Amino acid sequence: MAESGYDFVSIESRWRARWDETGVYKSAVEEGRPKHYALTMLPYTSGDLHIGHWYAMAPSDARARWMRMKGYNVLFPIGFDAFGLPAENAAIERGIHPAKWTMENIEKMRRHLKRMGAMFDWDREIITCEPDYYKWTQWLFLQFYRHGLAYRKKAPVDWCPRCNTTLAREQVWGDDRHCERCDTPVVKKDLDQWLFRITKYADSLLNFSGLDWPDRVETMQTNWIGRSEGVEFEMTVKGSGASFRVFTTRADTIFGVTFAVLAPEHPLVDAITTKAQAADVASYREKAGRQSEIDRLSLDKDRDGVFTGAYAINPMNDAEVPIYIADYVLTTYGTGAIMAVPGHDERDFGFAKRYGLPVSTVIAPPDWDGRALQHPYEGKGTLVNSGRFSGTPSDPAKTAVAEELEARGIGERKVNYRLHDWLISRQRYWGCPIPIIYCADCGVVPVPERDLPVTLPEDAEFLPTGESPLKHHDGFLHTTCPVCRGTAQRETDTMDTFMCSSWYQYRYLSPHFAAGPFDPDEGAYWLPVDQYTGGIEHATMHLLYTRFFTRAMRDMKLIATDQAEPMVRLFNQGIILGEDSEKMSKSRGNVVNPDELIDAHGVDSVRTYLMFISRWDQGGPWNSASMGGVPRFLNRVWSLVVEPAASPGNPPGPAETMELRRMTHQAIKKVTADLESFDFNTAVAALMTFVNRLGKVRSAAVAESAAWKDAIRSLCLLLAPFAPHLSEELWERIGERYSVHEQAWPEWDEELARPATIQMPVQVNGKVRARFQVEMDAEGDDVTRLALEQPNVRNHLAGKVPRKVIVVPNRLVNIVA
RNA sequence: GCCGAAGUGGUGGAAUUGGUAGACGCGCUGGACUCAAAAUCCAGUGGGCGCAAGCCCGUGUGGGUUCGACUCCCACCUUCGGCACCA
Repeated sequence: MAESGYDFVSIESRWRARWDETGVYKSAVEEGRPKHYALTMLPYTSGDLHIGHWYAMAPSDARARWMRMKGYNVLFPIGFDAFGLPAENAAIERGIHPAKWTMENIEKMRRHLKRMGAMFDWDREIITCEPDYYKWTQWLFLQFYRHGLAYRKKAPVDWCPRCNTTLAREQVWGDDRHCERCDTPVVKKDLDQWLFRITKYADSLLNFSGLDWPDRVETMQTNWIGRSEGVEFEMTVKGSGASFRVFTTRADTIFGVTFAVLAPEHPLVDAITTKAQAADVASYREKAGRQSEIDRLSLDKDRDGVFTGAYAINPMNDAEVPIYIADYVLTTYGTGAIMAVPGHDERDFGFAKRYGLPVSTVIAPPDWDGRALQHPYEGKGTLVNSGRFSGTPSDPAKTAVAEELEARGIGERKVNYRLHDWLISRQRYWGCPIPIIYCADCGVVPVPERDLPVTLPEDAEFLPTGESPLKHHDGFLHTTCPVCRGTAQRETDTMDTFMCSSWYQYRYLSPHFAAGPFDPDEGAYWLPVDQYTGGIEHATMHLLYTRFFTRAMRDMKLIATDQAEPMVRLFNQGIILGEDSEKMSKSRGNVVNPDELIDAHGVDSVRTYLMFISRWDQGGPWNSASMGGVPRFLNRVWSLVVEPAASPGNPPGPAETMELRRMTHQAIKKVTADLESFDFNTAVAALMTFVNRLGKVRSAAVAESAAWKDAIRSLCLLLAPFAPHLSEELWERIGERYSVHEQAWPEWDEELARPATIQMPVQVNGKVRARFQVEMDAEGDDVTRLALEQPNVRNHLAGKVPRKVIVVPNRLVNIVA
């Protein structure tokens, strides 16, 4: 508790209660009034709301408030991402039901969030684990299924042995391929899984037009999708009818093929391996198969492989080349087989050197002397040693080779993606059940929409066995087939929680709407999201999934056809680190608790300090020691507005009045510009400057003047987005009508904001040697004359005639001697 | 290895995008108030030299372009993110 200053405890609680009573933050459709849908990523219900949540939400709230004062009808909703493994694991550890654990956490978090004094419209709150919400997640699953966007497949999947569940490719991180949530290295497993056909939208997702998103996110998504254009063609195996297809982006190097490589798991391997090589091949395959399950870190980077004994024929020159298997060729990309061109590919080169395979140069580097290359040349160039294509540059050669392969019917141009379909099955309890029934006679049967939601049974044993706990719950598992009425079983896996958060922005529009995922009338008004804010960590997960969802929903006519993108503008805030500059975590013990800070300094101080620390997108370490400046500032605001001036003073003259107006309009201008560009830190600095300047000129007489009153009025308005409670209190105390948050944002007058004079620096040869006071927009000749008159300038010129005088109006003078 | 971001006082960070480097804070020093402390207020605070006027140095390092560079170009160093046998 601060020793002096305003009583933030009572002020803050009083106004929060008043806002609640009067419903100032309820948002409703108002035809004809411009809307602004501001969205902050919904928090996961981990239980504690640490300072990182405040860091994400308080500035988002400040900006939403500002947009509202600018005249927009603002929707700023909040909810909870409530399904997921952490709830289940925590519940297992503590022996509480995940639902109970989650709802208790929500209770806590809601209380904290309300304390923040944000303008969330709590009437629109959503909780993704409530049947009222997940009914529509299931409904959307069914729509995806109907439109061929959801399908089931037995496939090797990434599996987290600790979480005992599958992971989507996006959830496997790092060199050692570890689980996004628990850091355990993942292993492969063969399972029947549900997937979403996100790859259908790969090209569409590469199109970011109409989006105002950070380049960084667009780049990350582009790389994640990993589009590459090339040619896929057939290579036949010598002496057998067999053939395999390879994909290459460098068809121009096809004459340089000296061997071919199949992935160890390639289906053709057994058929083509010769007896002599069979043992080697088998042991290599065994080793490669094991490799995905052993620690990937111990993988040596040297490429190794085994000869199959078979030869493939290069269709362009009929050359016979040996076929190897090697684990540097992946089954999961392209065709699982490659043509190897060691002269022009680093990896193939390394492999060729290791096994003494020939290397030939077929692309001439720009200054090639015709001798054998010591290193593979991966750039473009002119084809050599390439028969009828010799002399052709790379690009046309690619086309020509592709055309020839196409004409002969053994190949075609193809586009490959790094992006895989999104695996959504999870063998866990605490998730949204997949609404599918398996019938021995009818096969895969979607649950009829009228039977939704398929609810989670409350009495399941949710121990992580590696199988879905729902599989062992008879009441859930056994059902009747909706088609033939025979006995049938339910799908027992639940959905990846990213499903729930892929469409939540739509449910906010009408969280209780019963006839669909959202009320189309609300959608027509509010959509799309105008401003989204959240962390960068979701760049290739949530942010990609929700773009996919929106495209699919548009194509399924669930949202307006002109909306390909869910969120027009995105801003990624940085991460707030612990006092030790490390990521905040309970185990490190460096988590900053907002409660203590609020008790000591008040909500408004904590909010404002978070915005003042640094640029919002930069984040940075928390520093309690420097926090005091902000409460001091707010106390100064308080005394400036509320407490009587110490000195009687004189009424302001015309110059002082001008000065008051100038500082007011300069503050409005700066704060406005900074809020527009999310520069909260410099906006707060500008408010501090304003307050400091007002403090300097204040006296009892000055405080009676109209210019002063305007200044104070503007100050309250400018402060409102940052310190909503204090500004509301001050607004009332200066006799204005409730609520400050419903007022129009002040406007500035460019003329009034302009300084009358400036301190003009004079440089001699680029070094500042003098400064003089001059009126704004003074004539260049006058400025030059004054500059040359400065004593220190004369000293430095030492009688020399300036060669050149550069006058930058209202900036500086540089004299070149 | 590839892609991206960033390196500024004791410290968090500013700098109108090529025009006074260090705004605004924190801390520190001195002063006022006080019996004293806390709080508050006032003044100072990049480094060095100087009584002063002023001079020199200074935005990771080294070059360059320019009247003028934290800002642009080239090379390098460091840190942090993302991707990584993608054919």
